[in-house]
Amino acid sequence: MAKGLTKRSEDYSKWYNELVVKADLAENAAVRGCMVIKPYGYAIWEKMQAELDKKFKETGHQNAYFPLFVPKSLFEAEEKNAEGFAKECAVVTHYRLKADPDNEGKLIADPDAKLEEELVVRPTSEAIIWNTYKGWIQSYRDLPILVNQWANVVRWEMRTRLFLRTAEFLWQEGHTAHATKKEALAETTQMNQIYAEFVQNFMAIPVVQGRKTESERFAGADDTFCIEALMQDGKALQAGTSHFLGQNFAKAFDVKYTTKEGKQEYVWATSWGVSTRLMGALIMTHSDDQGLVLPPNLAPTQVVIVPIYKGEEQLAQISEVANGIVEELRALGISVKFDDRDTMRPGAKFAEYELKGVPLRIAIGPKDLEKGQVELARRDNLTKTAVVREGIGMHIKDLLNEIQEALFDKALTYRNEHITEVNSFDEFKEVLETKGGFISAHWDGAIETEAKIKELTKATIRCIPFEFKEEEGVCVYSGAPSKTRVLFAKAY
RNA sequence: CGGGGUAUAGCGUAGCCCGGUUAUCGCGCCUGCUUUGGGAGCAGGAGGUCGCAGGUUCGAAUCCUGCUACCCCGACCA
Repeated sequence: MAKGLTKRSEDYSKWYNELVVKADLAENAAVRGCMVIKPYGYAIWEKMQAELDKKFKETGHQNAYFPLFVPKSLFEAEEKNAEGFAKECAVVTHYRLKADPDNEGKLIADPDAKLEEELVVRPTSEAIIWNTYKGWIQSYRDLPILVNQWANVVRWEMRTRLFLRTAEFLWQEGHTAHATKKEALAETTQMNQIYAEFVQNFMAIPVVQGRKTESERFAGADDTFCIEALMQDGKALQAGTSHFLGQNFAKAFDVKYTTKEGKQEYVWATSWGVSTRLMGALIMTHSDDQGLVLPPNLAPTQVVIVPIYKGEEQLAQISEVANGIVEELRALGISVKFDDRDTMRPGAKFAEYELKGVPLRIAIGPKDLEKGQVELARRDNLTKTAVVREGIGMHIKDLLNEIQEALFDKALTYRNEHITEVNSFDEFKEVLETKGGFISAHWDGAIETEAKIKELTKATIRCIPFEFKEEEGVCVYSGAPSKTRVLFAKAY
């Protein structure tokens, strides 16, 4: 396991800083726990955005944008949602600053510019969006509304953790409105499925799809589906959620439509989101002691070419070969960079690209020129092989696919090895302490039992998996009868 | 908000207990030469409100008081 990646956030920041992001903390508490996403990190986020956006469009969704500020009265409307998020809301109270009469050169919020109604900085956008949807929906002909928004949100957690729980983060949130419960449920399932496919196929992170228990459910939802991933340290990470909101928001904001039969009905809703937290998952799933390991599908640069040379003449010869390869790869849709900087030695470049997780490295030196070959080094398993120059494009294309699969397989093997079935509470605690990972155990379905187990072990029910075998059993804690196993884990 | 800790150059640090030359070392940075198949070597150089404000003292990075910020653990967290 990568040292420092999964132990303490003190160590995390060292990695993150070097790799993709700097948590540029300001001198005051106001921006505590915010992060700066550096260009390299942002390039990864853009790739994720592009792929997700494509999937959303393919399934009929459109992008839109809603305000950052939510008037408090709107925020209050859906009680459970408001209650769930109330403790972590940043609130705007003034709209103007003025010079501090008691403190030269300083500013204070102008007491004469106090807002009549406070504005909540969105921790999520259901409230303001449903307030808007009210004006968009009158008839069944207006439905469904399938909208997604790429945005930032703010959640003022007492304790932040870089990438996994920053005060401000980027995400997408889909908000859909439907005529029927069945249709809304289908949408909830579909989006969870899209997340699972994206995270597995694109990010090479295996996930378990399932349903949250009542206590872990989204505030204001009737049902929450999720994808749960397992990090290299044996802790679980919620990687995405899709909520069936029932008619809760429609009722809170009085959003009704007229049916074909002329009856008034409340609208059914879903919402779903994934965030920059996925970048944390990426790092914590694949990285090793050498640094980041990026799946080829996500790598901003898939291939880097490093020349090894003495003198300008040699560099010219190598450049000719390298540029040929660059052209060949680009024609195949592979992103490639020829790094001919003369300010760094080859070894330093090797280390740098390993740190950045570039999936494939090509080294070309005088020896290679003689033999008509190049050296290929894989980031995922750090192996090096000599391959002939001729036809290298297709070879690399195949190799990138192979790396993508290898990363997923490796993570999947690890994940599967860390799902442990237990049948007693002693065993439960033992596995949790010594091995970690997911624990598959019978649960009696009671909130109290779940809370007690959390209190005693810090493990929570990550999800009730969609795929399970019918199995009679007894609850690992209470001994009450149970029909299915659920997944417990310590989580981020 | 409770418990613990930290604050010295861009980064990481020594010095603090027991006050006393020009604040230590490494990385990084700049210049020059030599180098280049796994993080180059040598030489020279730049860079500091020692977190902030007071106090004690002939003298404070060092002792005292207050403040601020950050980190860790906990509480909190779809």
